[in-house]
Amino acid sequence: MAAMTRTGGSTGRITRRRARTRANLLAAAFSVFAAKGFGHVSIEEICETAGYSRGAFYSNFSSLDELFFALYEERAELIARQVAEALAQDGPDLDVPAAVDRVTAVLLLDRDWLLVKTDFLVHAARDPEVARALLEHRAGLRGAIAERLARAQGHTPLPAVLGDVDSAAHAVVAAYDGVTTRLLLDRDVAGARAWLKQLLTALLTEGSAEPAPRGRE
Amino acid sequence: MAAMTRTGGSTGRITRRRARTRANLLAAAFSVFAAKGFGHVSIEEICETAGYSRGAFYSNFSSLDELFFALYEERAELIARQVAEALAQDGPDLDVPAAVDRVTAVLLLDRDWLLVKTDFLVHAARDPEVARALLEHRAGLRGAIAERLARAQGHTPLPAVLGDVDSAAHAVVAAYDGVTTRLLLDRDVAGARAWLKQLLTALLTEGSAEPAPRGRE
DNA sequence: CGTATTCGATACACCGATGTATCGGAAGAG
DNA sequence: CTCTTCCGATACATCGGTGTATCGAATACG
Repeated sequence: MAAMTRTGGSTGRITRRRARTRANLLAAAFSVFAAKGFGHVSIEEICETAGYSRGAFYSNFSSLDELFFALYEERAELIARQVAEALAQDGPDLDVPAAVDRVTAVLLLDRDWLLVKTDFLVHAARDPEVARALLEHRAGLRGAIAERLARAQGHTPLPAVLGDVDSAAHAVVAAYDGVTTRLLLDRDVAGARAWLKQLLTALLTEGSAEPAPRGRE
Repeated sequence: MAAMTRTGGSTGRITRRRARTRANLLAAAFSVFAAKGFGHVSIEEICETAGYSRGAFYSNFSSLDELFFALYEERAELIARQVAEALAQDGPDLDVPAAVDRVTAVLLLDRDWLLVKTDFLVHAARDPEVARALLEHRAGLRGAIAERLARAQGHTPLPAVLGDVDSAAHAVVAAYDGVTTRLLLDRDVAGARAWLKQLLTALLTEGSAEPAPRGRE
């Protein structure tokens, strides 16, 4: 039974083309998932897109779920790094509008990722195991945000309406999620970025008087 | 070809047991979709759950998509009615906290609905036709909220941070979406309600100083 | 109460996808 | 260069779901 599934292979020659095919499979999976949605995708389809045979797939993954999970982790970590970078960019004192700009640009870079991410959410919502992993990722992101907010507390005080930094970070994530939903429907990336930016600055700065952009949903 | 699919039947005896079986199929579909997610559900499974044979299904619907759409519309309209009711409940002057309470209770009544709704979102995100329908529903909800807010403008002025009532309504929906995401993951309905309530009152009342509840995500 | 008509159960043919077993050829080690 | 080891392509058996055609039974109607 374990003749072929060396999926979690511990020893053995570390290989080289293996890494390439694995990466190719993941890349193909990303585009296919984005296009059709997890749950409407067959293993065969992914292999076909990647230019491999099903043998390759089963040699690298043991199930579609496993591949999906691996795919999510890969991309989520990438995003997390980028966000961290965007947050670290200016000095110890936080320039809220600029930071919001940068983070917003990263988070709403590409609709395909939001599609896959939402598929993953729906998946996690029904599997506590997966949900835990996703919650951890989110906690990480939130932590980075909270830390950044805390570090800037002296300079740019948070509005009182939200309570402590932690709650503020929660609110930021909620805003992100909310805007994601809207973007998935109206496909207006630029508008979504503007709107998220507006929401975040409204949340994070006291009495910002900028008018909200008109929604076109 | 059209021998059996009288799905959109225009004439003919309007039937009676037909209505029952249709309703039963929809109810069964709801629970199955909630449990497994659209995309991991077969027609056969729904029929089995409902206690019918596939013949019954094809007599009432022409595809799984069609059933899913019908199901969504049914429930979404139900929720819309309940929200409208919750908004109309107090007099011409809006008691924000009370209204928020009532609306929150309706919107986060039941996790299963959120699951199905999110599945539908994911579905709509890939099908412009479906997306249009969903956007219309959302616009309806938002309209009701905006109207209610406008009607209370004199009494309870909105905080300036958000701009006009329309943007405020957008923000309310975004908050709802954000909290939905979180609830799907942590399964804490009570906590989600409290958090949404907090978020909404923070958004809608000037300088509300209530401390935010601690998140447990 | 018959009876015309509609509903839904059963049976059938048909993919499409799955997972495994086998094997030829690539790639790294010496 | 050789040879061992690993990777991935091919072939196979199988299964579950789909959609249609047919027919008995339930139901509305006169």
